[in-house]
Amino acid sequence: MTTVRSRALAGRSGVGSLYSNLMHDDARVYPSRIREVEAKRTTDFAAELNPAQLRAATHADGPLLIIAGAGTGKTRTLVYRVAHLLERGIRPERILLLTFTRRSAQEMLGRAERLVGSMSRAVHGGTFHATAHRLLRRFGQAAGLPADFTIMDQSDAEDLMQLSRAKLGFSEKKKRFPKKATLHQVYSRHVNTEIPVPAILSEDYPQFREYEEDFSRIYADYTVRKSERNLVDYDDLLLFWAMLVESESALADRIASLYDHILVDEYQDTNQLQSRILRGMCRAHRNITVVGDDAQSIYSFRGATIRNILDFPAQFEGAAVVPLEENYRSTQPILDVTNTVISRAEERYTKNLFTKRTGGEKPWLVTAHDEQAQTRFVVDRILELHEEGVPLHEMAVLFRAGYMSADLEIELTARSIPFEKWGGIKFLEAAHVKDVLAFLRILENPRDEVSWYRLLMLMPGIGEATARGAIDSMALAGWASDAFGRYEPPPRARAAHAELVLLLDALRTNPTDAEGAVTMEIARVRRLYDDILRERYDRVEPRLSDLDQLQTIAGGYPSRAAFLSALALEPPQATQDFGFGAGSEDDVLILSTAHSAKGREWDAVFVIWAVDGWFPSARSLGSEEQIEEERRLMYVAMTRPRNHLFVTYPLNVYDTRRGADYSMDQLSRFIDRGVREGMQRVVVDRPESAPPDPAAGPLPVVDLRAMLKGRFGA
DNA sequence: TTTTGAAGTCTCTCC
DNA sequence: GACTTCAAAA
Repeated sequence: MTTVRSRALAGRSGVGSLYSNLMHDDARVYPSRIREVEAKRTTDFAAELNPAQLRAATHADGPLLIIAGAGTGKTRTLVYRVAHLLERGIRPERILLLTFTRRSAQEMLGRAERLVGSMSRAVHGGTFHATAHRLLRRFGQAAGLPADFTIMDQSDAEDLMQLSRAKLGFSEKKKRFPKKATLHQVYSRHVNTEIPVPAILSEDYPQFREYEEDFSRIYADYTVRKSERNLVDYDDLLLFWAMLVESESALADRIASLYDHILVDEYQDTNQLQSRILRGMCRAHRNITVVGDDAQSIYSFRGATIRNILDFPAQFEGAAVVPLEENYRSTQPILDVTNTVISRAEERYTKNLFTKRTGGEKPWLVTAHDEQAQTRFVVDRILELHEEGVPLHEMAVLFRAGYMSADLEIELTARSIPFEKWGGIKFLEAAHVKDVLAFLRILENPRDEVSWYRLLMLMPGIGEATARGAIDSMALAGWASDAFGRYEPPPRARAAHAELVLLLDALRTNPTDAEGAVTMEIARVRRLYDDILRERYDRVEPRLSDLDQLQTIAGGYPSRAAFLSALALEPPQATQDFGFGAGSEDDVLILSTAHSAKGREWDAVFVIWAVDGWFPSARSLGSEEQIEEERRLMYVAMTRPRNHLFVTYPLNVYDTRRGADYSMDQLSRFIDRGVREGMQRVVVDRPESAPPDPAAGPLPVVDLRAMLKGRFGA
């Protein structure tokens, strides 16, 4: 959900863009520069695309399915298709480009701009959720949604679910009653896949089948709570959108008629609900283009189903299907290996990826003695490649889960190699950030029970019972703005109560639309909160600097509401910047989860922790389907590099799951014999001078680890 | 009723 | 190894 211009304004944090699109929804004012664009050469599509890409890009009206293998120029084709539509005279604001992440929307619209000029800025682009948000802000009221709803992120939703769980009495001793995260997961799965809750329980949570009725009761309560408190969760965004466009109403027609062409990227990762939305949006025309690769479907955990891509021709009769099979990214040796990896999977649209990029080195399979050896190998090799002229930002280290890069991060920090981390634990999930935001949220939405609860519990002398009493009293008073002030706390909470009342009053009287108002509000909150933070945590410096950063980010938003919505939908993507290289550094190494790496490419890629139980993750080993998804994820990771691929795995892992001892680990099952045949092997041993000098070595390293934990942990 | 300490749970991927 | 939940002490 962004335009190129807003991206530039937002800077590297990647937030700040949502607002600009909210504000420039349809009445866009065209600058005079547009005319200069008209004069620009028209694009020579035939010269710049291969025949299949050309067919897809210049496809006229009607449904189109592009099956795009890894590295086959999928983005390029989509960008050219947008360009083609614009050159045909379609108005840019009548094109909707739905992408999977905010990052890919930014990239595509940026590239489209280079092709056809600034006109493409007016194309509406963004994730399903961000687009839903924009539409609901505009049309939601007509559908009975309050105008000022607050978006809950996942952990907010879980917390609210917990309130329902507690209220219905399930927090008592009942053994093995599902926890809030599980409750929410099942709920979300139900909404996104439309599979009935009992079926989900039987299939994936047989141990909780006996609680079937309790699930329903909690969900009913949760739903009521949301509407009473003006809250909307991620799933609601999609659900309401679907309901809006599926209804037989003038409003539905109006929304569906906003766009003449809809393009959807990463279609293999959409779910049933999203498919319904698309059908609704296309009720007046059938100009839908979807791009996907069934071999790269890696989001079934959030309800995605490859049925959407497989059934597309049936759902949209007469759909043209264009496969893209020429890989432009990787060298032949890399392609050989990745083709073997994916050949073990059953896929429905079989593609034969080929490349003209013959030559190049075979991918490396690196056996490291242990984690440290693996880290050292990766860092050394990165430095070598850098010496050879590969910029840092052309290299990436990929792993299954965010925490697996901890050792590497320490080493990179110690060696002053700047890096940026994608995915994994997010800034916003840190407890202290959520604490501060809770203040802003109750100002924005006084009924936000979850935030009230969080905030009250922070105060000395206020515990669960007192917090509940205060909230009940406010509910009784109809959530009037002075309800908290009139609440009479028990004696030991009086001081805290008085202080809070003072703070909230001060904040309420602040103008909320002035320049930098949100930053000011946070500063004011911190006059109270920083002391609490110092009390609660040992290491406060990294946490305080997180709050500094939050203040800075807030400066980019004109209102509290815009700030909070954007944080839910487009959280700051990278948690990095340990003091050096922050801000101005462009040439940074990328550390990323395999999921977050999808759709990207680098010159050199390291896939670390290729250990069975890590990648594939141990959690997936129970079902064949999940292992298949892990295989596709490995395929995604290994198809990212253009020229250099390293797959590394440590032999000895200090694995606490198996009883705090060193254990021998095995290479990932996906790197089987056939795959290994296409690779060259290297073994990295423990260094000769094993233990570092105790006087110089260990101390700072230990310190750094603590610092990282303080930084990322809650 | 709140706070603190200890036992217990489960490890992810993302909008 | 970190977070949640439970039980006992203040």
